[in-house]
Amino acid sequence: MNTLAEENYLKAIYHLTVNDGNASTNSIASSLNTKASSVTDMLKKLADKALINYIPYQGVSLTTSGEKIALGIIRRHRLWEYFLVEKLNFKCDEVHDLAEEMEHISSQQLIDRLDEFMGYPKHDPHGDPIPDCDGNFSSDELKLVSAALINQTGVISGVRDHSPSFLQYLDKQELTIGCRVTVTDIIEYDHSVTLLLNNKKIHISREVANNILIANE
Amino acid sequence: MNTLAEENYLKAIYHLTVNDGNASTNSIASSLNTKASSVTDMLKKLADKALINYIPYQGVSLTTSGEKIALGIIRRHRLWEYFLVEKLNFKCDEVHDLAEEMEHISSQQLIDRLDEFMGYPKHDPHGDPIPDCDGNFSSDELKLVSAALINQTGVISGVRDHSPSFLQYLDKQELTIGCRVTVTDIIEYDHSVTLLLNNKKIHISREVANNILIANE
DNA sequence: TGAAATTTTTAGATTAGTCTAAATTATTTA
DNA sequence: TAAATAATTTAGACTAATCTAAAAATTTCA
Repeated sequence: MNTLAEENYLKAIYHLTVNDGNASTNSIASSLNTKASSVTDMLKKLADKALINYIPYQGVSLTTSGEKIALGIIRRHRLWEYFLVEKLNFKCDEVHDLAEEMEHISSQQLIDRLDEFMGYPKHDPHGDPIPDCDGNFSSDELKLVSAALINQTGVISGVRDHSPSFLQYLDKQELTIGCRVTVTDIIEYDHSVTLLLNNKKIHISREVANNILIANE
Repeated sequence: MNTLAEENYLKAIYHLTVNDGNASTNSIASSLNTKASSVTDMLKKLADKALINYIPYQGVSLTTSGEKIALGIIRRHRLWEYFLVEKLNFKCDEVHDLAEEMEHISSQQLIDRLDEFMGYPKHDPHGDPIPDCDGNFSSDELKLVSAALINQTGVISGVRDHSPSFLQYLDKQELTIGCRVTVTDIIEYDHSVTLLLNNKKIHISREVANNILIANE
């Protein structure tokens, strides 16, 4: 097994590579709030374990096995986020740090059962995709409600605005993660949207529609 | 906050004190699979933090604040065990090591919400009591089904036998944790017991009745 | 293209937690 | 009650992960 520090480095390298196209010593240091010299030390260790490709002064990339581990950590992080929001009623802007701790519990069986318990969600509450146990992402992208057409149906899967006021509003409207909604009308004048939710009609503004992510069923 | 190692020492000291009446350097070492000299080092550190009362060569006891921390860890451990068995369908003999990892996630909010999510269980799947958020144990003791009288009702709260064969048997009979059962008959000849469970009658042997723990409602 | 600026690595130190081996204190028992 | 035995502590060393300061490599661009 890998230490907590090693896991955090692998995850940071993964995210930097995906988001910025490459991971440098300095960028890793700043994303982990540490010093470049510490990063160099750790890179050597990860290279020794064949988890990264590392040539001094030339930057790093994950090997296949390093990426596999990173995807496992991301899977755990996002499943716990989903659990915290969906089952324990946390707001989605409250769960990141907690999931950061929980992601390091490494039992495969635990994670697979948690996944099953929650019905195999495909996206975390922020709308980010949850890799399956082989590290593959679902191919279905999330879509903003504001981009849906009339009569389209989807499952609320995430939000783009994580402000307390927005989340409280959604709560009050019972627009919670996992709900199935159908777009019944789009008002041309102000681009506001009417939704069918549990056989009730709900009217939301363009701004709200622009911050709710839905998945195709 | 305390480190993982510190938490494990506090928990070990708590258990040794409760079970054996006192915690010695050697007993702590053997319960944590470490060496006596390591224990001495840690005892000094815990004493500096005022978590234990420690006089060299004289043994240790927890201070009030040390005990509070230990009870918090035990609360987390037992709540996670309950979660794993009750929600994720683990067998109760599979959950100890996993809970040992999970107990170190220290968010108070997480634990309180988990407690609420599960309906404030009073005992873990082994029948051990779960301290509340102030560190107090419920006063109601668990009782063996074999010790119940006719017409008594209780909630299945734990088992004494953790063998796979026993747990599989219980599963098949749908005698799972959280179920409400009523003793409808006790056969004098072989001390076997008839239970009412979800409006169905179930007949179990004396041996089985002697390994199921129930709580008064 | 070559000096200046930036990035990265090395050297050497620190802390937490652990270890072995030796020394010290407590306990047992002859 | 004084060895002998057992328990505990100290001394000194190791590893993982980090740090600061200095050195080396790479990039930038005048």
